[in-house]
Amino acid sequence: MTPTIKDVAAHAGFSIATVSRAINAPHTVNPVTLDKVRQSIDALNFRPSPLGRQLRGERTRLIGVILPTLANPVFAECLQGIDELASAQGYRLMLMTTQYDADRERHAIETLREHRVEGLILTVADADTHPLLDELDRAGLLYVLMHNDTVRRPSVSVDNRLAAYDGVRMLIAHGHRRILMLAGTLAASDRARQRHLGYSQAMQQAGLTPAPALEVDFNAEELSPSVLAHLTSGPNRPSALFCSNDLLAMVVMRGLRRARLQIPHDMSILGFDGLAMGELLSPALASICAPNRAIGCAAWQRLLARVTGTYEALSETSLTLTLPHSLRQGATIAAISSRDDATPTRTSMPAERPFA
Amino acid sequence: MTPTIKDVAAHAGFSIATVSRAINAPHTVNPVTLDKVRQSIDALNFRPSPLGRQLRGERTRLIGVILPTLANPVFAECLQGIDELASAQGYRLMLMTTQYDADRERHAIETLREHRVEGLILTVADADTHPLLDELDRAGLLYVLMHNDTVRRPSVSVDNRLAAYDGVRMLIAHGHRRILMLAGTLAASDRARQRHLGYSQAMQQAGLTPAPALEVDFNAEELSPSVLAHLTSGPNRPSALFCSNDLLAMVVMRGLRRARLQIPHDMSILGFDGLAMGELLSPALASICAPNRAIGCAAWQRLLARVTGTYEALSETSLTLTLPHSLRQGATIAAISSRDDATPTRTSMPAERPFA
DNA sequence: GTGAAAGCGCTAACAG
DNA sequence: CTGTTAGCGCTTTCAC
Repeated sequence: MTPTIKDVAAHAGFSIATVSRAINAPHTVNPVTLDKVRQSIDALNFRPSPLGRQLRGERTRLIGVILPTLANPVFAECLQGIDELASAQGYRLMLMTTQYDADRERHAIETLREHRVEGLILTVADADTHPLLDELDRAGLLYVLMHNDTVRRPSVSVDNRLAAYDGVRMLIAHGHRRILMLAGTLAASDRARQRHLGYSQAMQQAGLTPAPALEVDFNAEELSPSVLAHLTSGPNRPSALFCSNDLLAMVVMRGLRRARLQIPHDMSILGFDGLAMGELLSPALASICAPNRAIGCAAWQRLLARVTGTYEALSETSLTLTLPHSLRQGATIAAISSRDDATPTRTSMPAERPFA
Repeated sequence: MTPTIKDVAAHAGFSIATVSRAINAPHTVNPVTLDKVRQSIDALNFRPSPLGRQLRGERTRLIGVILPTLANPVFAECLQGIDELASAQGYRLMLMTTQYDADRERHAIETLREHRVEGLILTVADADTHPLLDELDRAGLLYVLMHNDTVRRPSVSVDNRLAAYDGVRMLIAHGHRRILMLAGTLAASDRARQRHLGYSQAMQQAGLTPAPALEVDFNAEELSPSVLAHLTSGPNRPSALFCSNDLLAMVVMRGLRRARLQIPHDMSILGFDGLAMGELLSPALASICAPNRAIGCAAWQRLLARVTGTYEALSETSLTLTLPHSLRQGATIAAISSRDDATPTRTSMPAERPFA
């Protein structure tokens, strides 16, 4: 069906070796021959199969990418970054998603190893304690983590602790004192922990008492009554929420709105991720931004450096690369009056805050 | 480095043939031998390389996926659908994105063919006139299109014309008469054409005059002054916008808001795609929903049927599969008073419409 | 029940 | 400059 190098050789009247050379080292073959071979290649529409090459022990130029999900644009954005560089540099990506499921993670890694990927770019729930990563280390398969917050393994991410710290300090600067952190049900991730740590530090430094992260079911249509109660009732109800990611923030915003709370008047919201989408919301979502695409790009570059051995040049740099985060202002955060006892109201709409 | 079948054979004290059989046809080998071989496999952590298998003319179990971009969740959702089924059925995906660029499309197809993918799932700008697809037909490489609206080629999509028709009729039923369709700058896609056709038909049927689609630059930070003028000034300014996709709708909403228009009071908005994200907006985006994940799943199933030859059983069914669309109500659409000359106002905020 | 050997598409010595 | 040949990891006859 698909023509092989043999077909080309026959068609051109030369040996397969000459055809191979014509492809891989054109300067070593007689121009006339070269021309004939090329014509045959065109005529048959021949494309050398990477299989043969790979089998010869050549590099597969295949990189595996393992992501929790594509439903969260954070990962889609990373993937875009990777894909951009990879395809420009002649590598192919093999993609698998895991939904944070350990079995699927294992399966993905095995599958990709079978395919002899030269390296792996991945995001896992918890990098420090992940047994599969130890296995990779043992097996000598190169990998770079994205977003995982660990110093023990090669990774690219923002400083989650510091980023959360900065964000929560900003909330405090806006006069908020009762600030609660919300996390998804998969709160056990390394970055969620770091974010909570940053939150706690910012609170403590301001003389405030941090609370444990409140877990919220991401996928539920509505906020659960118990969560809603936490957020809306009692004298200690929070005036601001720090959500461990933007998708969560959006779900929470919807829930609060359905409960007739107004944002930011009744509740300020700060997200984490900096999804482009958030800017399109109304009010626009304030968020701690990670440069997702850049994280993908950087992960790619680091992996490639290691794969091609250029890594030595980098080897003095640390295992982990920390990219700068930024705070995105947004109308979901309001300054709070010093009079701290304001209760939820729905009598008047706040003026919509214009964009800076 | 990675152990081969030879290593296993040596370790187990049998020939590679026996090892191969132990893996692929366990019942044909002596139980005792089988056991030894398996122990060696475990000991060496051997995984058969798909390369060897593929080279032997076996199926590669590799499917290529070509998508315009992952920045639009529509495609990420499709990909999720594909990935789900594919990985469950032991296939791998090789992903390439094109940004709708013809060169990149060509490159992607070539690359994937080189890798001997068994089939292709893809979305292109315009399927009817796409020369590369003709090439695929000639080459006998199986493929299924997603979202492309054509009867000439294997595809899975909604009925874009009918969907747009339904949506615009809904706007008309809400009392709108000056309805404009907005399209991205890549308006030349087959589905954009079908959507405009549906829009036109709905308009005409109601005795209204359809206008050409207004092109809007998706990526610009702000709506261009000329576009804004179209939307906001003059006695014939539209009261409702039908946006050819949700992302565009969101960008337009932001632009209108910055121009101090209130949605839906000053302008109703209807999107297309049914992005989950849209429901989290405020007001929630009304949209014509395509079952993106299901489209991905269906495309996978059709491709697999063709690849495995099961296709014959399906061959009586048509080339194209049309999945049902649905209308998602949302607060971005307001009923319009019969008094049709209302001008934009910013004196009072509309009461926020509660969720249904 | 097991082994020897051929061959898949290709590259890389090594000859000529 | 070109051809011959071996071998990459594996499956699959065909003998034994």
